[in-house]
Amino acid sequence: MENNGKSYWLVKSEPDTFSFDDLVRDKLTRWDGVRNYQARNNLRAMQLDELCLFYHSNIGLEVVGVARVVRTHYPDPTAEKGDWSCVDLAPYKTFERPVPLTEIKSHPDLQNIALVRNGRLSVMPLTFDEFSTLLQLGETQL
DNA sequence: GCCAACGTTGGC
DNA sequence: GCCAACGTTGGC
Repeated sequence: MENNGKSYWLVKSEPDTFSFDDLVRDKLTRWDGVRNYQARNNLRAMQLDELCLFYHSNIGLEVVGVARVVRTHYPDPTAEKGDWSCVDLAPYKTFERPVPLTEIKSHPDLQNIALVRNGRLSVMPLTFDEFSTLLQLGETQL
């Protein structure tokens, strides 16, 4: 895998609401309901076919897989008011080994990601190196 | 269940 | 435009 100019992302979901397995089962999901401007702007920056790591918050607390952007941003139909956006995601790869938050927090190359720095942001960018490091920790190749 | 961190709201 | 109050997120 090489750095090809694409951006990389990480999205959070509570697995009792919507887990990575749910995404695998459904084959596609609308990533809606985001009501935070920074997260929304990140959604709007996603390009077709870019990859998102999928993190389970609250329960699990681990990165479990990779999703792919299959439709770029469009108005969030669940928003009754306000200027909100969503994208469509499809499953891309399940991690061979989930990567726990504790490991991310203690990894020297992952100290700058928002998961560590700002625990509340639900859609965040990753650098190519961060993305690659997490894949490696997940013992997963694309 | 608690609470820290963060974002939003609304009075001034 | 400031800031206190409030609500939400999410790790612990």
